[in-house]
Amino acid sequence: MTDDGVWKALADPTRRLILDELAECDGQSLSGICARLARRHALGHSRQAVSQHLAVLEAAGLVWVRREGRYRFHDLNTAPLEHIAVRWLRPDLSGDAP
Amino acid sequence: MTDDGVWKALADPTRRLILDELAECDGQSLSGICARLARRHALGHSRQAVSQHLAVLEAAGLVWVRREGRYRFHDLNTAPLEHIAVRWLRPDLSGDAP
DNA sequence: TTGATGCGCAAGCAGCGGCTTGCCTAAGGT
DNA sequence: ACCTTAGGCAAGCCGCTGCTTGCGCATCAA
Repeated sequence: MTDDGVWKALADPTRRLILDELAECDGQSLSGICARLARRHALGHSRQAVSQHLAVLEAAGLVWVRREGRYRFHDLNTAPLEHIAVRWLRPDLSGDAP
Repeated sequence: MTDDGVWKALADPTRRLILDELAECDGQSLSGICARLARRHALGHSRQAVSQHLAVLEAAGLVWVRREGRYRFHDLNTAPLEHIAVRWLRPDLSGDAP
């Protein structure tokens, strides 16, 4: 929604790693992401930590969630990423100034 | 030089506002930025707060500093912004393919 | 010189953010 | 029925961070 949530979500390196994993293999479950982070990045975070990270990413609109049975699959949404960095790349952009 | 500093610098809304001001009017001094933030965005931050924000932006490579006399002019550098968000925009061709 | 301006340094405080722990429910397999 | 797996909720701890305050130094004008 607002850019603030996107920037905050991207501020954490663990969340950026989660986006990396989803970019490489989309539609993973929570425990699947936990396993990948532990195996490929030596991340000793608990399941709750990853779940909270995913909640932040979801609130920012960077991750979409769909439930199937007892699973919770996460899909990457790169739409918010395409307009946030362009904010300063142009000379003058609409935003706050009337 | 690592992306981590750039993401951390961009996580704060005040620092993003500073980048906005520099994008609109480059090469401002510290007190000039303070005045603009106070007048245009109703930011009651002290000079030290803005100075520390500028230090973070400088450490991230987003702002270049040049001293002239007792002034300290700040120039925006958008180079780090052009490659950080593209990290997840490419579907699959990242990897190690030559 | 004196005074004012522009800025740096360092300690200190309050709030937030990331992570854990513990207990809980739901779904699926045997 | 039982047990395991997948995930949710809430409280709590601790480190980081943003901001302030106070003092000190350098530069420019009178």
